[in-house]
Order: sequence, then structure tokens, then C-alpha cells
Amino acid sequence: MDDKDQLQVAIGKRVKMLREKQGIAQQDLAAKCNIEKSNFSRLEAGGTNPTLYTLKRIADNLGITLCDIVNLEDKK
Amino acid sequence: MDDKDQLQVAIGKRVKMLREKQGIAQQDLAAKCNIEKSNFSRLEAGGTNPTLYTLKRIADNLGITLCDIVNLEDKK
DNA sequence: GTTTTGGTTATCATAAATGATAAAATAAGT
DNA sequence: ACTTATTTTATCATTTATGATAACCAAAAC
Repeated sequence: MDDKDQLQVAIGKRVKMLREKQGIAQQDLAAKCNIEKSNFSRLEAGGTNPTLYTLKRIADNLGITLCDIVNLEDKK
Repeated sequence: MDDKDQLQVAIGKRVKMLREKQGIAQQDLAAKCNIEKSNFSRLEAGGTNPTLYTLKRIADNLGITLCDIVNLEDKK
């Protein structure tokens, strides 16, 4: 598993954690972000290298900042 | 100019600002990041919607965090 | 002026993100 | 067990980020 894959998995886990902390369903958040639910599932599973704009929409709809999302070192 | 374009321009300006603060040439940083210099120029000009991994390489080679790079509200 | 140096712009190819749809798996209620 | 809701997985099309290369522009050095 290379550098890039690790980053993808880390961001996926973080998005999932932040979403679940708010008790919102994956498909609901995906819909609010105008992201396909299948795409969103792949993202949380670490199967994609999301673009800045994709992360921005997720952050906006979670009511947090981009910084909060990419803060991968800080758990919880 | 839509939401996405504004984001791209903002991140481009920020990368440029952070790079110049360290006095490193665009082509040199691009080389360290294994990014084509033409691609890097487009990115700083706001002509692309970079992926997380691209931003990560830039952050790493600037010795800063991803959070530092996407902190678009905080100027300077 | 003419070399460097740093940056831009254009074009084309390739890889990959995302959209779109459907089916299957899993979990939660009842 | 049987729904119902939620997530995962697979597949294909489309868009776009990035690679690669080349030509051009501007400013500074000399």
C-alpha cells in the first residue's frame, strides 16, 4: 500500500467518522453534497483520491471547515 | 464565476503565497513534488481543481500541513 | 543585444474522479 | 421470517486532473 492509498484511506475514515458523529446517513449527506451515493461509499472506503471541491462540499454540508476534514493526524 | 472556480482561484493564490514566502521557484517546487511545471502553473492560476494527493505533496514539500494549505479564510 | 531564469500558454494523451444505474449485501425494525 | 433502510459493489460513460512536450513571454543578468 503506497503513500497515496494510505492518504485515501485516512481521509475516508475521517469523513465517515465526522459524518457518523452527526448521526447523518451516508446517502443523505451524499445527496446534500450532490455526490452519487455509490461514489460517496467508495470515498469513505478509501477507494478514491477526492478533489478539493468534493471535499469542500462535504465540509460545507457537515458545517465544518476544510481544515477540519484534512486534519488527519488529529483523531476524534 | 461559480463556486468551484472561486475555490480553485483561492487555493491557487494560497499555494503561490506560501511558496513565495519560502522563496522557492515554482518550477523547483513542482519538481520536488513530481508535478509538471505547466501543471503547477495552471494550479496556481486557479485553472484546476487539485486532488487531495496533489495538495498533500505540495504541503509535504513546503514543510507544512494540509490544514495550512486549505485554510483559505486565513490570509497571510 | 543576447543569454539565463522563471513563468505562462497551448495541445494532446492518459489516468482517474465522478456520474449514473443496478444489483447484492448488511443491519435494523417490526 | 419479513420488510425497510443503509451501505457496498460492479459496471459503464463522461468529465477532468495530470503527464508530457513544446513554444512563447517577461524580466533580470551579463
